[in-house]
Amino acid sequence: MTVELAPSRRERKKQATRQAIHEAAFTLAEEDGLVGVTVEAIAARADVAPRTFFNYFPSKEEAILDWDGERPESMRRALLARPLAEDALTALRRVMEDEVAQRVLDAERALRRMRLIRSEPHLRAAMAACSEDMERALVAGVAERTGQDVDADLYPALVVSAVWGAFKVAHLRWSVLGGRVSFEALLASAFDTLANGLAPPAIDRHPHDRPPTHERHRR
Amino acid sequence: MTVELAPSRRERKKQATRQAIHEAAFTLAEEDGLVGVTVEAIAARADVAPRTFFNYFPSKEEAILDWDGERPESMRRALLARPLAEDALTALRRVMEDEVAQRVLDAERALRRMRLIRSEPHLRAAMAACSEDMERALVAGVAERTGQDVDADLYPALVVSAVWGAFKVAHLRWSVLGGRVSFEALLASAFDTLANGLAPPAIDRHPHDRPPTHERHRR
DNA sequence: GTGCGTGTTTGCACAACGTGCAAACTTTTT
DNA sequence: AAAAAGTTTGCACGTTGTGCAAACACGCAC
Repeated sequence: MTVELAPSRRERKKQATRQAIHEAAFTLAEEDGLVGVTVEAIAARADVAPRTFFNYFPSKEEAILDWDGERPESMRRALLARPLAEDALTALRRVMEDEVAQRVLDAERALRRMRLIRSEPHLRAAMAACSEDMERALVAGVAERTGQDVDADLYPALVVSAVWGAFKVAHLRWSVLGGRVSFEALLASAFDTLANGLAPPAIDRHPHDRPPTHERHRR
Repeated sequence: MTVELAPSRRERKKQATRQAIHEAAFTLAEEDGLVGVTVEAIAARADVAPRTFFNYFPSKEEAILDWDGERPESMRRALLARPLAEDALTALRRVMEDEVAQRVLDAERALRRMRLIRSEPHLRAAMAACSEDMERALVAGVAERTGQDVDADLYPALVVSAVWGAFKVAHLRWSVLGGRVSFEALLASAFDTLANGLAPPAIDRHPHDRPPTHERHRR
């Protein structure tokens, strides 16, 4: 639990500026697409000098995404905070469930964001890079939990890859369907399939109509 | 089986130029890093005008990676060429094994390439974007095999995410260890773990010393 | 409040990226 | 041999991203 001591006026102004630039970049990109919007236009709408833009973000893409570089680290900590009795897959599942809860809170925003990212290859690339940072941090966390070596042992990287991939798949599906399905249910279904050894689903066009089963065998 | 009819002189020259530019970009990036090398320098070494560079590649990154945009599509076809009796996981496994065989053929090159990519965030991002294209094509292939809907059903995306992720993990491990482990063995181990429902490995620092077991249960 | 140290914003200059366009050149076709 | 089609190149231009130094705003001590 970190203490939230009152930020100074300076800090508040900086955060406001950052937010203003991000907001300007995001909405302009929604309107005109990535190529249609210039740093100059973003700076103008955020009411700062063009040069100031680069004090906050190294590129348009970063400004639009506004990715928090601390997130991977805090995810790692969240993972380590789970009881050690839980195996890696379960612990990761819990952490991902919390993550889903976060995104659903501001679903409207998250959906707009995803729609924009999906439509812009450069944003997809930038996002993928962030995603990899996330994965690396989670791998470190799992390795720490299981006492394995990040480089020598395959398991931590593998389980994180599968889990984070499942999260991304569920997230994508949720956003493609415009939030009209339960993100939680999608994630649960994905995790069940993973734990199942990725056994092919029964011939059933609507697997979410029935509660997920845990008993199937693979092959 | 596509017919390989003799390429014209024009086509041969174009391929030679493309190769020269790629080679120049790659080696220069190895020597000086992504930021240290300019399009001008690449063009000079490839003995073409700077403007010509952009006739072949839209950016430095693309020139260095020289990613074949047809690959996802050919992978999809390879997947569809597998017997329909195989379930998705098995079919994907076979296709990935063929892919591994390809890379091992020119291991030296593949390892240099990966080392460079790993060391340059911008290349990682570009690579990740290519990777996503690959995934999309494979998802389409799986959906086609299982007769599912790419948007409605989670399974195709999920199994591809897990498998492609496993491939990437194995590939990364292989390259980090400088090819001193068997890529095939890494991949096999990864697939076994996936089919196993990602059960935690036994307390064993060298799981590749014994043949992979198929009988463990999860939890 | 006055003034000082520190951190932020801004303008300016500059190198590099990436693209449209048209002229020069090369290969292919007739 | 000449026309058609495709490729290379130079040029101009807008944009990105960074280093630098001056102007400016804030926080603090007195």
